[in-house]
Amino acid sequence: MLGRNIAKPPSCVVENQHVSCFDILTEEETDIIDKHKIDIAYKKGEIIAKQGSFASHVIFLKEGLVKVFIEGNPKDLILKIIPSNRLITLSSIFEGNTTFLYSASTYVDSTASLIDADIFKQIIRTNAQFASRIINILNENTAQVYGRFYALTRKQSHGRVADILLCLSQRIYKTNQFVLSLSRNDLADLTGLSPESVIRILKEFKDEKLIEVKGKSIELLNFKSLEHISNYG
Amino acid sequence: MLGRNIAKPPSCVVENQHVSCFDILTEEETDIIDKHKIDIAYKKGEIIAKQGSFASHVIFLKEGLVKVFIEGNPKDLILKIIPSNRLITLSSIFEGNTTFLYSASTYVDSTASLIDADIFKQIIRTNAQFASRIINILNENTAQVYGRFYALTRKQSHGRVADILLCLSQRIYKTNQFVLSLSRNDLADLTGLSPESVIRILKEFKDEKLIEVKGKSIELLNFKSLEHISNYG
DNA sequence: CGCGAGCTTGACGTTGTTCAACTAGAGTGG
DNA sequence: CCACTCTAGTTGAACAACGTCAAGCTCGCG
Repeated sequence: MLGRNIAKPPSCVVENQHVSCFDILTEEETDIIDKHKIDIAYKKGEIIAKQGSFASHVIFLKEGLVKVFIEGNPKDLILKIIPSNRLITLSSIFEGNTTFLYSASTYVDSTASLIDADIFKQIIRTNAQFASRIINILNENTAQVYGRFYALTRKQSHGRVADILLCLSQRIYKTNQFVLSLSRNDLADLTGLSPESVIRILKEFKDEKLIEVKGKSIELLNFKSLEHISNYG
Repeated sequence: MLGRNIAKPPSCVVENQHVSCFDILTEEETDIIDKHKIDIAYKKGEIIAKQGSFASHVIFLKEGLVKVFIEGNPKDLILKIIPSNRLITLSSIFEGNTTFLYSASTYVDSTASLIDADIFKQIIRTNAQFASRIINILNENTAQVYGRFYALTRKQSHGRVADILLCLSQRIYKTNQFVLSLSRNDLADLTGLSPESVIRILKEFKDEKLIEVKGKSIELLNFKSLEHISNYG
């Protein structure tokens, strides 16, 4: 702590989106979007957007839980987790780009609306209020990914695991005690660690009475310590 | 290479921006911006935007070379390098956010225009074409940072050093042989490694005749091999 | 009761950091 | 012109953090 006192970027995998965008469309624009969208139901584990394929749609997740990730050799990188009522693939929609920058797949059964990308772009080009909202959403998203970027490159394993536990508790399940719908492998992907390392760290936290673990059930016992580990671990 | 054949995200620290935005403003809007901007000259190493401080301006880098980085304990994380004629701090400008998400400082003497953020936002809210351009710029930026995110979390040290060498050569100096204006320490920051590791890897590359190093002068001798290392190292 | 996927544990190896020492070159003052 | 110093660069050895591998465990489910 040698004189440095910087506000840490938030390092959660789920952003806390404040801005909506569709509610300011005109009736006409809403109609156009409705005419050019399809609702699809996805099963758990299905791919809803494939990195490298034609970025033909903006995807609005109506219900479910989705991970957005970069596919690579040999391991993927999870950029973020998306809960209900959020837009996905927004940032693949720009001039000169034709393909999805990343993949998205479902953690649980989900439903999504696929909105034609050209129609979406058209509305952006004519409705400045809408475009402004989109910019806000993009920037909130950017802020969140930057925080995660920092966490995965600069924090050590304990800090990252603490991050995820706090994030799951606060942003997804919204309670101290929850039954995890993710596997240990998913946790490993989220923290950028091996499954074994995640398990070992969970065990350490358990031994230190910071959390209680029983299979898929996790309870956070000591927020203060976890936050400290998240900040300085 | 077990059946996986995914297009790798580009992993350069400098984006290849295709879109400009100011040229589509009306005369009136251009006047307003001109009235609410200040040009400032910065010396090498100076901070032009400070993480956590009030995000009062959008910064346009007229001339120079700037790094954009997240400050943290104990080490910073360089998000990107910005050459001339680019906007900085765009993504700090959104509703509900009042402070810069990151810092920016100059590698060399630079000049920049500080544009009032409220005026900038105002124009976004009224000129959809302009807003659309901004969205494009933001998304190009996002694509670039994602590539870097992948590189720093998933590639090993040799791959990352090869990345930086290729990037410097292709995007900044635009020649095989150049005199580096960055220190070994800067290279370490860019690759997320310790200075010692960077030096060791440069030496290995030199021993393998992939590059020639003489102090600050670097020459790339074998692009193919470097690209291979970048992709699979 | 038995099977299998996910989970857990321990031993071991690799990668990259840390620390300390040493070197080279640039600026400074006698 | 020569110490002196200061910083960046370089090297080697010890160390820590994580990953890998292999084996064993657990629990739901047929």
